Amino acid sequence: MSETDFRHDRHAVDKRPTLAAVAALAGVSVSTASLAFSGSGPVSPQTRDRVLAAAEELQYAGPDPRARSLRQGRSGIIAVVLEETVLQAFRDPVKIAFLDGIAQEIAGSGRALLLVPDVSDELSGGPSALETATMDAVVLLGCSPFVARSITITRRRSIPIVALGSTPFPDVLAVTLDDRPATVTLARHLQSLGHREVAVVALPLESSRERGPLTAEWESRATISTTIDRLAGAREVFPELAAVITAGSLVDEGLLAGRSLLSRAANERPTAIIAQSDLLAAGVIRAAQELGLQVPGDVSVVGFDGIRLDNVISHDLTTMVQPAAEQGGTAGRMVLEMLDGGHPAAARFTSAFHLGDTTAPPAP
Amino acid sequence: MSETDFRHDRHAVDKRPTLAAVAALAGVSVSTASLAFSGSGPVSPQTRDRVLAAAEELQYAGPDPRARSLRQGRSGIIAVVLEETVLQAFRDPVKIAFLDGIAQEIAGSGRALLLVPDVSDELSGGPSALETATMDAVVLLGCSPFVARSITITRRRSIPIVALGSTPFPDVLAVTLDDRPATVTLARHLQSLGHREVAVVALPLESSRERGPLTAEWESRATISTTIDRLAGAREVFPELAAVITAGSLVDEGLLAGRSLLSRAANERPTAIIAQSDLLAAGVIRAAQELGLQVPGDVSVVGFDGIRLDNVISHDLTTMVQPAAEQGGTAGRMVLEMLDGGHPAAARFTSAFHLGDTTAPPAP
DNA sequence: ATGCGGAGTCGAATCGATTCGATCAGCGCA
DNA sequence: TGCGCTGATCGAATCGATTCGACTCCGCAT
Repeated sequence: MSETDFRHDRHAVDKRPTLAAVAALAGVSVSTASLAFSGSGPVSPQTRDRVLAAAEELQYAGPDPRARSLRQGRSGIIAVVLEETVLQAFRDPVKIAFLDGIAQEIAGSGRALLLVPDVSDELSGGPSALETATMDAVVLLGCSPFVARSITITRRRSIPIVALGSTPFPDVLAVTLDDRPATVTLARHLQSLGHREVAVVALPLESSRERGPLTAEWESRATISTTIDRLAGAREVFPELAAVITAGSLVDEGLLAGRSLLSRAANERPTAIIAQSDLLAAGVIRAAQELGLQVPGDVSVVGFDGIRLDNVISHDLTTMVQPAAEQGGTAGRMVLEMLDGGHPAAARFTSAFHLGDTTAPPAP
Repeated sequence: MSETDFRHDRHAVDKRPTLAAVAALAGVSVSTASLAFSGSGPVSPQTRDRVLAAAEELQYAGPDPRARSLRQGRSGIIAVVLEETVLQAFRDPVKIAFLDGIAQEIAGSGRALLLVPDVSDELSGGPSALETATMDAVVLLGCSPFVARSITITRRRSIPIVALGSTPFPDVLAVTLDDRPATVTLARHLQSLGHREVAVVALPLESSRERGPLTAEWESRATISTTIDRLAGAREVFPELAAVITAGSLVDEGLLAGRSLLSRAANERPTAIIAQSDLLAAGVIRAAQELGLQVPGDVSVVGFDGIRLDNVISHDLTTMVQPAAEQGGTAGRMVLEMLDGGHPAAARFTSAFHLGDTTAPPAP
């Protein structure tokens, strides 16, 4: 290919064909070509065929999404804001179920999900993707108030927001769970079995995700509503209970917390443990096994979430089952409805008590 | 708020402020206002302050990403194409690690990941999000040639593509693994222990994801390179081996396949099983336990991937460890480099043999 | 004094479509 | 014959920014 050819090609290759080029080749106006592609508006069959043939000849890839979204004012992109790294988020089966619920609901609407981390990008100084990326709506996936600034921006952009698994601000539309009453149910169950010395293995209190025994001072700084609500539910039944805060909903975190609670003399040890998630509960059960304690003989354990733990422990965990995928689906539907101009009401889901084999009366 | 106020607000709220409005209020031209926001180009401090103050007063949310991306020709969005539903994809720890690797690598570059399912949307008739969504680059996450049509379109759009964990087309830049030689290593290991009757529990052969015993006819239709390569590696050492195809890399699939292979009389049963993923291996070990067989006493099992299975089985699985997060990171880096105009070379990773406690000489 | 160059600012073109309103031909019907 | 209507097509405005080139000062070196 000669130098001249190359320069000539710059016009044909380096610059991709536009709708205008296609229209010119087909001998129609740009507007007609547009109609031929979008299907909205009357176009004669032969004209449409000519346009499509011209497009094929020029290797036209279809209307540029950027131009289309500018004109139409929407992009078909729904952002999902994660409060942590992708790896952390997707270790949590509940979050995956949430995400899957959203994905199922919006599938077929031609929309796609944009994964936006919040914390890391804010720390990096530059504007977060949440502020600069194209998006039609936002779903906050278990987000802490860390995103406050981004929320403000998003609001200004008049982008619909739905919070899932958290209530970052009172005036953000949220899909919530009956965390507190559900935990009351679990606590009552333990109480009715005769337990009096009960401890909680809790989810993180705040975005910093530090571990350690809960203190009143620390609790006053708590920001994560799920943790707070579930704690309050347990206190309704056992006002004096002790709690250990973990760094996240992970088996290993439950293991650490379980060790710290159970590696004491029998008379100083709780007879039952309320873990705020099933993964934490699995870790606690592991800790009990390590220490030679029987579950539920020596210590009863309850969890929260109702995820399938067949692969993790051999017990059938007593827990509250939350409809995670449905909550995700509801969030997805809310977003779609808001994009259609609707004003959906907040949704509150109820979890169901599941009696497994990890609870029994305390050892005499 | 009176009716009149509401109508008045329509002008202020319903139509969001634009850069032009901000510029007008600040008493500067639109171009200067743009420079004040983007920081590129010389703007006097007082002018910039005036612009930012005007923006604050109008509650301006910053430049519209749609307009910006149209003009600049890039959007900061990197698409990740999944070959299945989100739930399915994120059940596979390797895929999560891939995704996390990508996410880590692009974090801080101000870019975000767009999750695009391929199959489901193609089936739904309409154009897939892969064809219509705004994106600067595409990463195929273990995708089958199902995406052929979309790839073609993407090519026309001159969008960089990187394939991760698969080689959909010979001329697509790929991050690959030494699947075949790695499986040879595993097979040799079994051979050196004295095994002769070896079977494979394989990943899906094609997008349809059907299960069943492998037949020559079926194999001729196979499209998933990972499965094919690992199978070929096993055959190098055990040319005659039997294989069972599963519907995906899941513990339950391994369980089904394991049952079908192990629930035979001792002399018709393989003495060792090569599972093409660790999750499948875990399922096979479960099946062995169900049937009262000792691992590795009665049957040896090897896996592939090197994911942490502490929570799933109590064995230390003999397997090939692949650097999943690093592969993801490499794919991410390749994408960034291509967006910078570079032409990165394909990358091939090597997996490392890990000797666990699931292999032993066959029972005499 | 004159010319040069850079900082600061602005106007206008541009990105690539969608969409509104206008035009025009053909056709049925009074 | 003439009127209005519908279907097909087109021209031009529009979406909201970025960016190129030009223009104006002003200071400084010659």
